[in-house]
Amino acid sequence: MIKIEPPRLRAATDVPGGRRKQRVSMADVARLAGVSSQTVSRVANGLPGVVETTREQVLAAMSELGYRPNSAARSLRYGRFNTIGVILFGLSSTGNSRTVEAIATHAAAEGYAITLIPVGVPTQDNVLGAFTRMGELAVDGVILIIEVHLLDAAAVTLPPGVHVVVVDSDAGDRYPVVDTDQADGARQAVRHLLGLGHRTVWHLAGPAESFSAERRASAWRHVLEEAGRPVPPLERGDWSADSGYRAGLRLAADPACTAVFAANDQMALGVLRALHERGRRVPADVSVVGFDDIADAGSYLPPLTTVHQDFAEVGRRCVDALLGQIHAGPSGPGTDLVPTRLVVRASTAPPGL
Amino acid sequence: MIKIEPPRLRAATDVPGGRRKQRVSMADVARLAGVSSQTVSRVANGLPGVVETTREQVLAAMSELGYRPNSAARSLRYGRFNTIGVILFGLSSTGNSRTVEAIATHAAAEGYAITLIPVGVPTQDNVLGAFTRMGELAVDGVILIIEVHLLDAAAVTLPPGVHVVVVDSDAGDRYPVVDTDQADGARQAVRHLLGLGHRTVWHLAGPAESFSAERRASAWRHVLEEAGRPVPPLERGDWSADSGYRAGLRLAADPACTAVFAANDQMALGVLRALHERGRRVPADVSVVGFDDIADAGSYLPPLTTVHQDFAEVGRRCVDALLGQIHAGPSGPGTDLVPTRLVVRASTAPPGL
DNA sequence: GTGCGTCATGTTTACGTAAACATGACTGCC
DNA sequence: GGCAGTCATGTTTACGTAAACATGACGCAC
Repeated sequence: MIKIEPPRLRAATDVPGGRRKQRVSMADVARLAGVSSQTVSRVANGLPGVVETTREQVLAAMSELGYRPNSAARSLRYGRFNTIGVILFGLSSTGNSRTVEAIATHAAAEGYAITLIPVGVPTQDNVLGAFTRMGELAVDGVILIIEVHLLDAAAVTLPPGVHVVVVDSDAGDRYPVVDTDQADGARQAVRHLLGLGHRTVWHLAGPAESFSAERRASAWRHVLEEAGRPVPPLERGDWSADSGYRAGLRLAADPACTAVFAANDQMALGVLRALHERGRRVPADVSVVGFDDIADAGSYLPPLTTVHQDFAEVGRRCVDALLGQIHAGPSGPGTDLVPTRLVVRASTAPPGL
Repeated sequence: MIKIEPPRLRAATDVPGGRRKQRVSMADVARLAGVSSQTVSRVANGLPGVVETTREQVLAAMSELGYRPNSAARSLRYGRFNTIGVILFGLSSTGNSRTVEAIATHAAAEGYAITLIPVGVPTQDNVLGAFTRMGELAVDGVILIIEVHLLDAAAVTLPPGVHVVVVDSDAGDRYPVVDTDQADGARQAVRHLLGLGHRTVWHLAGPAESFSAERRASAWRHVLEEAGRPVPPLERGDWSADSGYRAGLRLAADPACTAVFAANDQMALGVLRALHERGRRVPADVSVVGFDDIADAGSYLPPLTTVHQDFAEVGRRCVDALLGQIHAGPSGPGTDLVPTRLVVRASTAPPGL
């Protein structure tokens, strides 16, 4: 590592020949165009007060040197990064990845980039680590797609002054929350099955740590109680088709079970498989409803009746809410629910058909 | 917008009371701790040359003020952002989202954040726009999960000096490419079916614009030709289960068709449904193989024989390759293939079983 | 006891940008 | 023809950080 020449004296003129300069700055463009860097700045930002001929010279110099603005310097100057951080556990679930996609798309339309901060295994340490990292990250605000109670458990508070929107959580009393209307979706599913004439509905819930799983389960229970129907024992899965299959085998063994509401489509898929293997026909013997309406749900055997979630809308509202905070100042807590819609396909029918 | 006090004179002492200062800087911490900001910097970076008592004072001041380093200033200083950009079309495909997740996780482990740059509809304009945006973005390198020929069509070149790794493309002659070994996966699938005794194998390909679809299709054709088998007409879908269903209906109508290799699992799902509806049993009448081995594939009816892709490994290698470039300088083009593995489940069997 | 090295800490400067202010040329009006 | 006003352009400065260099106190060896 030899350093002979005094730094920065002939740097710009050096560029073409010797070791190339890392990056082209406004000063380089200014030098080539024979103007001041401030004029370059004006051209770069489309500000008025630059005569046409000068502007053209500057533009020519820019493209000759391949000038690109340095966003770090910009951010430093403006105190904003034009970036949104998204903290999440993983993209493996359809819901998460579709929400993130919507967030990214909508944020891009608003001139914001998004930075992904994955928390591998949802341990307290990892959540803590993600938050620490996030604190140092170049973001103007954060969208949390994460179970907030883990946040509580980790006794972490968000750094003060960080704008936050939470997805899929019960933190509506502390943060702005955007979520699918889990309860209403579940109600629609259960009422649909009861409306078909089923005496009651079994429920295959997601993991107890999941807020949305709990919300769906409690709505299910509530509808049954309200209708004066017996509440069958709760089955639990982990969102995976495999866990749905295992639960499905148990449900298939109970001849009284004629209607199943699975907390997501993948578990419903597993249930369909288990019922099929046990010789119970869907929907003739057992009706099955899912939740999410993932792209494949219409191709299951039989095509699945399920609750449609508008992930794109959730993502859009998250971004809007966060940008609102960033531009107009912090907003209070509250929950913004995106409606769901039951999509009836071929996996449900009156009992004993 | 009233501005009375001269900026920056009493700013630090003002903080607790009046309009709060945007952000705590090293200077603020230094003031409170009664040291220079350089000493704060040393403490923040764990550098030696700070006596224990001083260090403690600084740390105390940091936590009292809630100091967080400003990454924009850091980036400006170092000329690096510790961020990787990922340009992609969407997260809707399982492959993309799993690859991105792996990239994010692995990058985080290496101290890098990732910034998502979605290109909505893959038009030339949009690709161009994404590249422009990316050029201004605070990233040290870019991973392209995108069909590179679109890049060519848009006549875009990556800004010089931007480090790049491409996924799923034939650009191995120009860029470093990391990809699943598409061809070998397809070969395994077709040979498995031939090995079971099928006379030939039908193929349901992905869209012609997709490089991996083309690669799988050409491997399929090659294996058949090599084995001297007839090459049935190619069916095409768009990766969706629906398109698989439509193609499946056509295939079901041909009694000669006893073995289908679908270019992904979702289309295979559609094929299964079509065959089922047309009364053709799987695998007794028709064998079906997919590609990807998505989480649900084992729960299809019947559980799907498919080619397993190691998305996590692809993501990991992308990050490694990119960080290698960033730290050790540009590396030449070339293709790094991640092996695939056939997972045999219940959707394949000898013909006429 | 003089001198030099060591070490904690402070001061200066540069990173790239853009707001704020300064300058100087030209225009138009009386 | 002189003066104010307008407008293009240049100069200074600050954003927060950290490398490079500077300072000054102390200790130890001769």
